[in-house]
Amino acid sequence: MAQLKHSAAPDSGKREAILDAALELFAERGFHGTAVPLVAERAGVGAGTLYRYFASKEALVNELFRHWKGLLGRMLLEGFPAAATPRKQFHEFWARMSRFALDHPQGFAFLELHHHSPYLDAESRKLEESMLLLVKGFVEHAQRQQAMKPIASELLMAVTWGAFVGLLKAARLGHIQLTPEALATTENVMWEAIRL
Amino acid sequence: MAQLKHSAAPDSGKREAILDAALELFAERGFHGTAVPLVAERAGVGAGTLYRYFASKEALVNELFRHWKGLLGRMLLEGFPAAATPRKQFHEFWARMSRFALDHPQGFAFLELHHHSPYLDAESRKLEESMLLLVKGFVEHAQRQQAMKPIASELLMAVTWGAFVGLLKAARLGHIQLTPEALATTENVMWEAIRL
DNA sequence: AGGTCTGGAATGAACGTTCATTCCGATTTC
DNA sequence: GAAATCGGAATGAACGTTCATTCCAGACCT
Repeated sequence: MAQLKHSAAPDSGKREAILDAALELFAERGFHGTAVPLVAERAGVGAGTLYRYFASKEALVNELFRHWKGLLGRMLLEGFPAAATPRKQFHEFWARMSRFALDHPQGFAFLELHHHSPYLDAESRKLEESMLLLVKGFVEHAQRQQAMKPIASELLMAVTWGAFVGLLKAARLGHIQLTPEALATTENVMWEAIRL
Repeated sequence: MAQLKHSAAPDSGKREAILDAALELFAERGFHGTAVPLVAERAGVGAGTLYRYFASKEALVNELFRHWKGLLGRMLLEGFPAAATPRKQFHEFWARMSRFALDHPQGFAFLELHHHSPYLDAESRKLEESMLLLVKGFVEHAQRQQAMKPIASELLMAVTWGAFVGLLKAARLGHIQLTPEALATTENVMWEAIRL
């Protein structure tokens, strides 16, 4: 045992509750559109308590960003079939993105909304940069195998990522339904776009 | 001359200056992130003057939205070759979007950022809806001519629009340069995606 | 064991600041 | 000179943040 800490009741899920509440509100109303006391209220804690866990509103949004960007990164890269054909890799990429967006719609919306915001700090930006570089590696590998169009990889990535985001946005607005068929169809559509 | 309005000191471009300043700031920092007195200062007018031209901050953002959405709509539709082949129509669409985005980068960023925001009023939303319906008409026309993939038109529109937005975002972040070649290349890429 | 003490965790009222908006004397226009 | 506009100080509400206080789970007594 030897537990000699004489603390009253550390945490008990409050930190998580604050992060959850902040995710919902930031994703819905944006950073500046969300008042800190509202986050605290939705998390079921006092306004002051929030500042026991996060140094500032900015620190909160950065921690949230890193949490979700990290999860997305791990979901994309963990066990990614590095040796598969480019077509199979693209399928895997699209499927994993879809899984993330379906499982965590607010996480996805939050990441998209806060992408490159001025209040993100250097570490948050570095995370983003490193993920982009990894994807770029796969794209250029596919190009060397003559499986993807030999145009600037940044162009292919921008168009593909944009298409996926557009899909999710349309779903959020109710213009389409995010069925497995819709996701499979658009996967094929975008493969046709970038394949050689 | 012949100005017969019975006002003592008419405008002199202040209204325009306010709209220009608001466009810059809203596009860069968002609605909630932009303070009204800052808009006034950048416009070179007093804070009170702004309220002589716009009833509120919300009224200002809505007017701005309608102004730019309207211009985009006119640029897309005026003299659009309704009888041309779908491929030619797609080229025209992509070219006109590009022209708008290159000529008015802040207008484009503003529209994208404030797309379906809670502070947009019913009239602003109706403008958006009506433009979507028009594009939908062209897509379904192309599908009936067996020139585009026979999948839900909303899916094709979401993916195409998303790709274009992704392109512009990548350019804004410095990942790519928006050269005529890049725009032509991506036009072809996205046509491959949606063509039958 | 039961009672008391203790110290970090939690709180929400209160603070200084910043916001959107208003007001009014100065200025401009005809 | 009358009328209307203009600008920026003034205003009250709302913001992010702090802090004096309360709370309570264990430590320490007896």
